Amino acid sequence: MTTKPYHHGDLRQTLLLTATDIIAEGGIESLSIRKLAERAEVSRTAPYHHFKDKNALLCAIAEQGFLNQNQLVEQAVLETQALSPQQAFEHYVLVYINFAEQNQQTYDLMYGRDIWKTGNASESLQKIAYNSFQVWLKWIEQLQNQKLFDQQLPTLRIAQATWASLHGLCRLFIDGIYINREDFEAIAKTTVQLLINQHR
Amino acid sequence: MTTKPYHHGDLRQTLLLTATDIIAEGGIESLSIRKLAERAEVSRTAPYHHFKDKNALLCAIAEQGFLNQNQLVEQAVLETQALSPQQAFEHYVLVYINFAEQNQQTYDLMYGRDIWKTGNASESLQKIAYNSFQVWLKWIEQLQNQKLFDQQLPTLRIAQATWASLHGLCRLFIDGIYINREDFEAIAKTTVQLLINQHR
DNA sequence: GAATCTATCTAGACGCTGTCAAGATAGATT
DNA sequence: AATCTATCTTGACAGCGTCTAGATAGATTC
Repeated sequence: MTTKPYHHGDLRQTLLLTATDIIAEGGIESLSIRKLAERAEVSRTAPYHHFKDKNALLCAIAEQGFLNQNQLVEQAVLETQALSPQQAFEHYVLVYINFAEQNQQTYDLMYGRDIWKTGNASESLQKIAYNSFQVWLKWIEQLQNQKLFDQQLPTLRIAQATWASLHGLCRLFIDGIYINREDFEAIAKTTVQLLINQHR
Repeated sequence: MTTKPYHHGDLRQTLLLTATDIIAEGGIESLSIRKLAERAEVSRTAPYHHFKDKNALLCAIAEQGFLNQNQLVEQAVLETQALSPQQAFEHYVLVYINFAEQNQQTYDLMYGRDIWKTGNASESLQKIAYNSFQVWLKWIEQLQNQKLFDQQLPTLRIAQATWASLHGLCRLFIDGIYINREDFEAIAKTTVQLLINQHR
């Protein structure tokens, strides 16, 4: 009796969620508009009424990824209130790499060539990514003031360099170059040890 | 009078060189077997007599990339003979990021998801990549012995962590997240400063 | 020198992809 | 009741990787 209505009702959201599922299952490569439409039980071209093209869809997924990551990371900062700068930094790093590990494909999309290389990032995605880095920058500034990093070095450079290190580690794991989860964490801890100005 | 002969003569090499050109021009995404064949003036399926599939072609290109990089890097080590450990390390890093910048698309291929993620790397490529890391490991060991890195930390972990940092920086540049060449170098130098055990 | 073998190349076809154009549907607005 | 507009569908096109079957010609064998 309840036949499928002509208008889906909330196709945009359905597409976003389904696409995220597909990506989580088989990586970005495995996401095609046609498969996505099929899973959502609409025609091949229906998604184009909600996203300009495939790139716009990818940007929307990445955007949601940034929202999720920001939320996690902000909570991580709160948790470090009682910790020493060293411990706080390490905690943050571990939360970060944990997000990357749990959301490998989304992370790949968020910080990957597909979106950023050829200026494909949507305006809103650019904004949200910029904001995320600003949060990181503030956090590094705070740690620098607590003498965790050399006071002489420009805060911006420290923020860029430390994030690049962190990101590189995540990439090696996600891209399948470092594959062991335990090593991943051990290397992260070593990276922290090397980066912070800790004289033992 | 000189019509094109049925047998090309050295198609494999031609394909490798042409493919490298295409990639350098428009990135990995822009390389298709069909376009490659067209440029080499052979039929669509001719490349399949020299490479099992597209993946095998990509591996062969990456392999050549490793050979080129190894050569550059080995020379860089020789150049550091007279330098202090700090200067030597920085020099090495600058040579490394310079290679990444000059060969962005090849670097992307060499260390990217396309090849490594799903176990696509050919056996010979795996071997050559492994050897490259071993060279890096030896070099780090040497620097650690010269007190550039904490003696307490395992050499392997230091090598992994420092390389991850270096790689992360290159990735951010190649993927289009950091785009300014001067910043790239400045961040690299900051990374070096942070990583080495330098008490000023 | 003739016959055979084998590496190399081509043409055709299949199923996949992103997306454009034209038309159908139905809820919302006038 | 008539019109507008957002949403959805079918058909089509060019491009992709690669499988199959067949053509070519240089090398090897007798």
